[in-house]
Amino acid sequence: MIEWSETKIKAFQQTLLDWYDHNKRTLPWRQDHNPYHVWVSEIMLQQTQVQTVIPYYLHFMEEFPTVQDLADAPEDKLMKTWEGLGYYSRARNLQKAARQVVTDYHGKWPSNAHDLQELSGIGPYTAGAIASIAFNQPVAAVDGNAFRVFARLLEINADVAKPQTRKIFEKVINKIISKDRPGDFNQAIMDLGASYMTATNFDSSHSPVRAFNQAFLDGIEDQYPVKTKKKRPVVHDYFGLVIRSDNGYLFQKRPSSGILANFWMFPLFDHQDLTDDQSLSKSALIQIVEAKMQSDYQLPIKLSQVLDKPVTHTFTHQQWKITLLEGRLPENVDLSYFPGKWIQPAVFDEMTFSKVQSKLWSAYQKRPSIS
DNA sequence: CAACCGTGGAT
DNA sequence: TATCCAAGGTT
Repeated sequence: MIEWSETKIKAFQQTLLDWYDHNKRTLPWRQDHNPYHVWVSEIMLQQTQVQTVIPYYLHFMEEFPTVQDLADAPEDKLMKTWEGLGYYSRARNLQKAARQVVTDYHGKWPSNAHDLQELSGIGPYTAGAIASIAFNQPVAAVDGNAFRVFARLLEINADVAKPQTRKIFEKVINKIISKDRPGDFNQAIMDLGASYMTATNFDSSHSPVRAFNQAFLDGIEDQYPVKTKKKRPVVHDYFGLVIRSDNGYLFQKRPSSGILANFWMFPLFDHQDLTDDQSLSKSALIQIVEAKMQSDYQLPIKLSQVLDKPVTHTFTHQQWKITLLEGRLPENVDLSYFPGKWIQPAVFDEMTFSKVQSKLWSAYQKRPSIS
């Protein structure tokens, strides 16, 4: 890692902020410095691209214009507003924090990074972002952009995938950040990271800070940031049950913790949970599911495969391959042993579905007709 | 600390 | 298709 003199730091600040003043992106959450606006946008932007967030942000502000509106919101309306954005605990933490602000802080936001981190869903990055943008506090906001930009500028060799590395970057950036315009400085770094200093296809030769980019000057920019690779997602094979009656389709509520917590979905059966025997044929596996529906839930069901190929969906750490099975039950069947309910397709639009459930429904509707 | 938590876009 | 990346936080 190289170090900058006080003179060089001043020159960098000037160059960066001059560029930002003339080239900053026009974004809905940049119209003012209202902490509620800054906060909601920062939560939505966690691990999510700007162009994805924009329509969600605009809709969210129509539904919940103030922190009080968010605190008072019914959960189903909140989740419906978040539908499709992913990482759904962000939405639940958002409302938790809104209630913290309204009750614990009587509507007056904490204005420094330390206190902001006490709110649900606000970690070191988001605390720094809100403190600097909304409250003009001179603190670093170390996100993926800051890692990438400063790793290249200063040839920082620490592995950005390791949690402890954040401290190194915070220390460096807190020295370089503009004390007069910390919010603009942090946002300028992000705009830089989203334009000339992207992860791939970067264009450093035209960057406004190319003269400060040591890795570029040394021709080794592709070596930064240093980051160890992630593990591959674990594959899960499931049967997805599309069970119909005159009361609608059978849905099951997912557990209150873990992936897609509390979402309603078609019932899923993990092949691994059915048997350890890898040699069983698919028809034998289907018979096991039928037997399980009978013994565990008192539901007499005959199932048959709907599509040749499974519906696949990849999360960050899991890949699901779901083979769809369909069946029918009489409307007066006793559902009291099954942890689920009938839902009519007419109300699907009012529910919050995960992407994978939407895929299952879509694939099922496109099934070959039985003529 | 390492593992977990969604989705869409780019390559 | 597989992999990585995108304004990270929680456990």
